[in-house]
Amino acid sequence: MAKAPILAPRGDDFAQWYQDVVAKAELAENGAVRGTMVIRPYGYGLWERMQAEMDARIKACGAENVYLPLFIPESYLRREAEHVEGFSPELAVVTVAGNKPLEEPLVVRPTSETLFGELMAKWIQSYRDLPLLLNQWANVVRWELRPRIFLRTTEFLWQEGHTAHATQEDAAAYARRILIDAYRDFMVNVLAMPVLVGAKTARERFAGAVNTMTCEGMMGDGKALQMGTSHELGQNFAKAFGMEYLGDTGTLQHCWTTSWGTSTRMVGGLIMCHGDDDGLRVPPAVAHIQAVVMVVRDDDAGTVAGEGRRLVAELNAAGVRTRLDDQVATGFGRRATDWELKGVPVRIEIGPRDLAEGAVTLVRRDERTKAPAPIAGIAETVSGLLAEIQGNLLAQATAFRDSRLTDVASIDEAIEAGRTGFARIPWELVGDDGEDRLAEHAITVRCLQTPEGGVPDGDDGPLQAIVARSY
RNA sequence: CGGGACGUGGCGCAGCCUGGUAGCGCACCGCCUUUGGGUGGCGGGGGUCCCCGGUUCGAAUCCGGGCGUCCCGACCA
Repeated sequence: MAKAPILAPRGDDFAQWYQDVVAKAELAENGAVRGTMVIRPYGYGLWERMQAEMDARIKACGAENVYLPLFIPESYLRREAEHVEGFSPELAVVTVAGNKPLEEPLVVRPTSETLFGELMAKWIQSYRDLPLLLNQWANVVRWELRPRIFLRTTEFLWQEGHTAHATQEDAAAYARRILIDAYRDFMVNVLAMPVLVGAKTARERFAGAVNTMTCEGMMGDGKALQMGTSHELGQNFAKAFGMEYLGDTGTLQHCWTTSWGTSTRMVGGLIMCHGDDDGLRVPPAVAHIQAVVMVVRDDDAGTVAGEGRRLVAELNAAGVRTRLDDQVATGFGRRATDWELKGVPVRIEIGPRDLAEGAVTLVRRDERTKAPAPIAGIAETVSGLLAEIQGNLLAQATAFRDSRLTDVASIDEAIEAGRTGFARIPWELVGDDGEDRLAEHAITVRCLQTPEGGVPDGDDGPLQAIVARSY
């Protein structure tokens, strides 16, 4: 009965467990080049669902999609001093092409602020062209010293938004809107991850930004994962790239810009937030397979498999993303285990016994509970169950986060609390020196919040720092 | 880029110390059996032992140098 565990126990070796899940759930594997990854169909399906949900929210915020080139002239990067300084250690640069040395090296984009800057400067003439709200889905390359699949890879997939505005206020409001209405809404309601939002400290800021805001998730080992960032870039890039517009008073002014991104890192976050000893647990809203109809055993007439196919069709027609598993040649236990590893939210088991009762057996992945349900009205039953699972995963993740979020009143206490989770400490007790002390224990300030847990906007009075170890 | 561990069929490992031409489990293929929680049996296919060089009659094994993976730090979505 007690088989050897398929995965390293999550509590014993979280890092090994994570890698086991990625491999056994067939999400991804390493590419031939260090730091690159091959995303397999099941993993890519998760990303596609994330893309669809994020894209809809980005568009709801008014941005349109574009595609810009992979290669950036090296000289573009150099135009913004902090930006080039921040990114130069991570750049991959093409110096030879067509068998000849290039006159000007080409940078493989690590992010596209500079290209957007150059183009927006060309496209913007007057205040009537503003705001200019753009987004692109692309791959980027940052030469990583310590790759971790999904979490930190040399090449990754992401969306990067870039906007230009007439005023500082407008830019600030938009960067905040993306963070809250697109990112946080997506992470909480789709990924079922109760992320904390806030502003980065000066040392954690994006290279070239005047303000970086972030969504921070808590992983199953209590460490933080930065899930998405939104930056106010002030006029830094506008000045570097000559992004100017003629105002309604006839005077030429520099634009105010923002940029914001989320990446395939979120797939890693999903695994580490919801996974358990049996594998992944995918929230129904991101699951590209929400339910699997599993034929336990067929009869000679093929009645059970036939009913299984009918159920799949009925569920798909009702909007439940459903797949059939009629591989009865493979043992029941094996197939059940595999679907659990992949984290499919609901398993609908059907065998001769069920069929005789006019019922199926519903198994919830989140709670591992089984219950019979009548075949009549199955789509409605499953839809309701999916909604319940979605809510339960968020509730569990929230309860876990709260249990590991400790209010403290000193750096020493913060260091102690940071061993197992997040610490919340008044920012005036930390400061730049405090950040140094925390760093000695591999703890960083993940974000600064208002006392109510909101994103600071400049005059909120005393702030709280959320500090933790992080990925 | 520093410190540590490890590279042997697809995956997980043994063999290495004490050189003699590669083995186990899982997976895969065939047949039978089984099917409500990783079925069981019989038969079968598959390996440049990470790479390069050295020592030797002979290297998975000993020596040197690379490369890669994982863990811990510094840097980052």
